Amino acid sequence: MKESFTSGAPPAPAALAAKVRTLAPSMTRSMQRVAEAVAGDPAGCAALTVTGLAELTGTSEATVVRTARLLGYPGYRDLRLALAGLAAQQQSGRAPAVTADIAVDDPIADVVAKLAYDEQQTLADTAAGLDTVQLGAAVAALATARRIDIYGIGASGLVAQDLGQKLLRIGLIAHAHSDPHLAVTNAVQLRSGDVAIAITHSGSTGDVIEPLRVAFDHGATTVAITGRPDGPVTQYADHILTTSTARESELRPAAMSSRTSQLLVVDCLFTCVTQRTYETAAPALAASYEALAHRHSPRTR
Amino acid sequence: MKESFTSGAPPAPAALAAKVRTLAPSMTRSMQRVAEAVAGDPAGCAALTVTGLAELTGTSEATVVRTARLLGYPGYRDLRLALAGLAAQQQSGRAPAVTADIAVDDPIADVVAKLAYDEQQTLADTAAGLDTVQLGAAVAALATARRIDIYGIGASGLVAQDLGQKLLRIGLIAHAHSDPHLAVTNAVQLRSGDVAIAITHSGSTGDVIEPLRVAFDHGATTVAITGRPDGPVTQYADHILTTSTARESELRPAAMSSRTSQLLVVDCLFTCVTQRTYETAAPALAASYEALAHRHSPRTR
DNA sequence: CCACCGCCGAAAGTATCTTTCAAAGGTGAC
DNA sequence: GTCACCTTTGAAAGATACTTTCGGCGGTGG
Repeated sequence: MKESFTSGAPPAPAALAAKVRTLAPSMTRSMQRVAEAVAGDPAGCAALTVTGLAELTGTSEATVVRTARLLGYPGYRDLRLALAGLAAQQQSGRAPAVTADIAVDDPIADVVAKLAYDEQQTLADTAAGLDTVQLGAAVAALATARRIDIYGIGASGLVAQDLGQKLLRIGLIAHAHSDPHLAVTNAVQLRSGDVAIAITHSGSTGDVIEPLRVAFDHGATTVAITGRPDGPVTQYADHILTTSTARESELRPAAMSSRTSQLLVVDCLFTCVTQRTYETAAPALAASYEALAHRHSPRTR
Repeated sequence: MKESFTSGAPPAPAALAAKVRTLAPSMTRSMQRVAEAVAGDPAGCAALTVTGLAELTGTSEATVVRTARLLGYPGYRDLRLALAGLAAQQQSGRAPAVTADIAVDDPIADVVAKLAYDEQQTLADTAAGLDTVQLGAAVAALATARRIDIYGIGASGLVAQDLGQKLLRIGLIAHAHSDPHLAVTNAVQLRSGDVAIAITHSGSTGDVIEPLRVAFDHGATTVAITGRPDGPVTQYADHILTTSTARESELRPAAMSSRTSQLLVVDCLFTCVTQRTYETAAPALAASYEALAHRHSPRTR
């Protein structure tokens, strides 16, 4: 049973290297050269035309085609396609290399891959660690809140702003504060039925804890979004939403991954609140979208 | 005429679906049909010849080739090769996760899972579609810039602030502007050796384009971070960094995924610049870290 | 040394891809 | 409304890449 390699068998997907080894003994010298080149550098060969591969191996087009046939493909065109697939596969298989820390001399492409990978990891961790009960409670409070205050400083301040912008768009009365004094000034206005949200990665940023404490003392419902569920900020929080903490390094400060994590939590809050208040949120969203349409140049293309 | 948005970048390997989404708005109807078919069934299309794909989509060979060109390939042949690679990848990848859209009645846990998945997808698409040549050029300009201006409005404004904060931390003179008037006022101060960065998802936000144009006219190096590499903003951009565009829906506005995408680009810029200027950046980072330590309560528990 | 056999590549032949060009379709101005 | 202009589109010509044919070359056994 040494024939029928090429008979009923469909073209090989990724078992190409193995097939080359199996069939090598039954090949002629020139064909072996071609097969060797193909098995050795699938990606490179996929970029070559028949003529190119013939020249590279010092053979002729006819030989290349014959080799492709022997390997089970209708012609070189199909071998080339399979080669491209193989190349892509072992390309993606090389992915775990990016788990290493970012080094000073990493090439740009590596930095991009590593950062993307790390942030993806952060998202997965955050989603896995998020307490849906706490989230649900916070959402319920927000959906019916008379007024919402959000406190955040530094990098977390931007996250606070983001949440504030989003909530405004669905018709809620929300305001983000980055100025500690103004934050406290506003916090004293809060009372039962209002919601205060503090965002701090460390959980111990005094300038953010203080307004939350004031809001808490005045009877508002308080929420903390923090990476330290045991930090000082949680003393004054009715509901705690935990963000994940990724390993940090010199080229990847903690602020980077904490921001990613915080934003996911914020998006969850926003989306769930939108669900809850869909009747009023949907038209509000549509209206804000409409209002911005005029700010763009007419000719988008 | 005005092709090659992606500059010297080689054809995309797996960023095809993202690229289709990014470029779809700038495509004509027939081309969209082709792009849709390609994105919808890579494996199936890889098996077709130009003529076959043209018939399948009810268009002509010429249109198919044009679409391939627009997607960044020299011709259909190469698109087909990439398609085969993509098919092989997702064959081995097997990622049929929670791809469904977010519904109004989804339970909280589902919302969290879907949001996290979508954002992860956005990150992957962005990383795959990012032109490292353009990124490198932008980084080089930033690393030696005398002064850096960043323009962004609305949701993109927060991203601009984030980048500004980061660059300040490594000792660069950077400032983010959200006020269009102030932005223009600052832009006229720029000259050769300075860098201006505009961040706009739509690529057509007049309030952001205007300061960039002014900076461009004054000889500054200009960078655009946008989801529309063919938008008006790119007229005045020396370097274009493309963010990915995810499918959007009522419960998942475009602003959400564009922000995720933009932030990844910003992180890449920051990290690469830090690498480049490590000698001065490292001590600056350490100093800013040190300065903030006092702002946290001593007892983190 | 000669005859035979199978491998090999040049060149002709064919399929596939690319370019050109003119007509159809749409858009804005008047 | 309709005219002029620009964009989009597909048919067909042209170029390229792939396949087949066929004769020569080298090895092997008599």
